[in-house]
Amino acid sequence: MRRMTARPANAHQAKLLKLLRDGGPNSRAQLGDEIDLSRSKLAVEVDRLLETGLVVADGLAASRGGRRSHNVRLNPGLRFLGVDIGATSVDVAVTNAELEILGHLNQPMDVREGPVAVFEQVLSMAAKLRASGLTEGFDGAGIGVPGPVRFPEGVPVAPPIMPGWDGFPVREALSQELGCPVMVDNDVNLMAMGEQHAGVARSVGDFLCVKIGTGIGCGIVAGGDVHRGVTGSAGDIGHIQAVPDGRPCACGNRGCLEAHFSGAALARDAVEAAQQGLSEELASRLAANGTLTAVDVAAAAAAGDATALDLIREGGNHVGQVIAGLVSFFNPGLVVIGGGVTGLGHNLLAAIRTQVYRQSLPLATGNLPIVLGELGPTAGVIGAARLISDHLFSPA
Amino acid sequence: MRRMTARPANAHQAKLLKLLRDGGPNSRAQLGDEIDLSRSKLAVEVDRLLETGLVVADGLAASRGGRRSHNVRLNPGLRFLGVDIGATSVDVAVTNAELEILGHLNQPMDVREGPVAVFEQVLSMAAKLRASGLTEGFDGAGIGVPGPVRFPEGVPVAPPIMPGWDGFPVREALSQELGCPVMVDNDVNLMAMGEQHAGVARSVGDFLCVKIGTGIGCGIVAGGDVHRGVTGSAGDIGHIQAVPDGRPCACGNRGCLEAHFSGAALARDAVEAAQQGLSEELASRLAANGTLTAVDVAAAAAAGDATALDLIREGGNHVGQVIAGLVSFFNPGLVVIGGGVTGLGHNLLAAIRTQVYRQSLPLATGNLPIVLGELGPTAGVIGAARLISDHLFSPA
DNA sequence: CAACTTTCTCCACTCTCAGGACAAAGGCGA
DNA sequence: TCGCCTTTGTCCTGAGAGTGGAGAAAGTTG
Repeated sequence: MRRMTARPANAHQAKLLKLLRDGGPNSRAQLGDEIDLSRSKLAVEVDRLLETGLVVADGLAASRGGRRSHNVRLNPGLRFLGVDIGATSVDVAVTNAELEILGHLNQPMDVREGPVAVFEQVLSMAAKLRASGLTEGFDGAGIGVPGPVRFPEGVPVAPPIMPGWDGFPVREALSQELGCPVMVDNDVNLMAMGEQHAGVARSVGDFLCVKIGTGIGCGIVAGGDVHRGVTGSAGDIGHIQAVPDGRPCACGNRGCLEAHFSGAALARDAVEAAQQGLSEELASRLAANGTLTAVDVAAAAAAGDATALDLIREGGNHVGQVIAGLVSFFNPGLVVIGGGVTGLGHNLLAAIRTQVYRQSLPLATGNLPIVLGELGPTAGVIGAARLISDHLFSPA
Repeated sequence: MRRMTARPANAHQAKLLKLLRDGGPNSRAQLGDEIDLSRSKLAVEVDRLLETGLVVADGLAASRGGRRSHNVRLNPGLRFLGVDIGATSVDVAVTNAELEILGHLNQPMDVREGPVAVFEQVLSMAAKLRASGLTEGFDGAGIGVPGPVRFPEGVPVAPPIMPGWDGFPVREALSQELGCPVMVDNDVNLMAMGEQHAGVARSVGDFLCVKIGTGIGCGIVAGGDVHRGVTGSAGDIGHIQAVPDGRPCACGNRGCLEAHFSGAALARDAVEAAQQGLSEELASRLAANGTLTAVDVAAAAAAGDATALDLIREGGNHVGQVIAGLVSFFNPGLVVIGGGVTGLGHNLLAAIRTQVYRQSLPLATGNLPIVLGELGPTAGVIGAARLISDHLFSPA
């Protein structure tokens, strides 16, 4: 199939495309109810979208008491590629224009191997998805990387955990390889966009999305849009001081949040606890696997291990304290917790909630849900697809 | 003079009004250079603005090598009232449409006396300004209050330091009394808008404006717009924990930033130091006045008093640590320090800078100016005038 | 005073868009 | 099955929005 190259010609068309993408109505009549246009003008714009091929006719809608409406839908052949590069693994997924996942692959990987090696892997995963018959090509791709990005150019800048990527032209390189438009963003921002599109943050305009994995980051959505900051490093909360004169951190300071709680810190603390004989449960798991991860701690806690629970609680307190400050500052309508440690579940959530509800202003917390992300590992790739579709569904 | 009731009829007119307000060009030709319109269309819109009376002809511009252009300007009779209600004093100013201050009054006052008493004072100050011949009435008024505001309705909600104001219909009441449109906002947001309009933050789209007075607050500007949060309490950083298990705070928690550094906390610490005999300078001032304020500490520091310097430094460290976290989180392009304690000047600034530059990410601080506000006590009233003019210079 | 530049006005033309008239298509009760 | 209703889609007219060119008006410069 030849790839789509058309873009909406004006704001009306862009809005129609986004309505269709976001699961709104798909009959011409109901589209008219949601857009501020006369029926005649709407018909003209829909016809033009049909001409471009971005939208196709889709039979007749059920009657609402009179003549049946003609349905339209986004071209079912459109395919977006969503890539979520984490510190230790990579997710690649294919979606249709409604951003539904048609195929999804996950592979372990070390981002420090550098952009060339990682790109090779991403491209081979994309090729595998293509080979499975989902599509012959992509109309656009979104990609998230675990570090700050100069957004307009799609280039990582000074990323602490992926030094080899500094200045690498991710957008340009991937666009060249795939032959389609590409947008690049921080992985945390994409997770936020994913939860906003299809997860717990649907229809929330101001929220924070805290991703706790190997590191800790925070996606900031203000007024419906992602806030990236002037150098693309907004949301980098891993190195906020959580404990004065606390543990030394890789960044050179002491007491950083990330040094006290993150996937890596939790694993380290669990190993220490096991070695000190504080927990038989953890010790036996350590003996069995030679190492421990957040998953082991979660399992131990679920089995009732007090030490594991303490580790989770203590970590949750630290995260919660930092989040409490951010809540006072930003006054969000929702806080989403996601990332690798969501397996810690409600023990973690309870600790975070306790801190936030105790420390932040009542006015800011009065009606503030603090919840786990709904999409798990698919949030990133859905957010990536959303990123590129937002781009392509805007006037050129 | 009859007050203006006209509003711009469309976005073009709104943009023209804002260009004229913000000190842009005022010749028709140069307006054309800054707006995306053909000359013919521009002429039509300018003529319509002339008809409404919002804009008046203003002679001829100097030649740029050919025919001289016709100047226009905002109606010189337009008058905005800017009101900045602080915890312990109130500022009232009259501006023209370009937001230049024509008259300014400041009076001590206790906001806890409640809205009725404060309103009476504000109205009498406004009357005094009117009586001085500056204007016979107002085309609009902006008012800032030291607490969270439900912005669309212009109503304070759950304000900690002004309990009697909760739910008081500030906007409606003032509008009734003055007979003109009124907008209400948090005083810190107005300070940010003031510095954005006429101060150090000109042409900066993302910045933080930290106001340290009786309390501590932070104006957040993201993408050129003030971020107010879902309940209007965004920027309320006074109760972020700065010192674990630190001093008890009025809010019930311990170690809040405000409990460790603010105008009130600094005065309290200075009195303590004087009583403990740590500083002759402070002790003699205490003996002379019976009390101490931030001004005394600033003077003592300027005179070389080590204890006063220590107090400033320690306070600056606390504020700086919190700001460091906010900088990592928000990644602003500028941090402005303002409020009553700006008298502490560069000693305070140095402490804050040290903390921020040491603790925040290099990428976020690399090109980050941290500066004192430029407008001092006029920032609030200018911001208030800006608020109402933004409102009135938008299509109805 | 001629040649050039800049600014302003006027006009013709295109495009957007709303809203009404009307046709097409379906539901529903008698 | 036949009217009568509702809903949907199409066509047409007319009001504005907006562009761009022609040319007049007003200045500068040599």
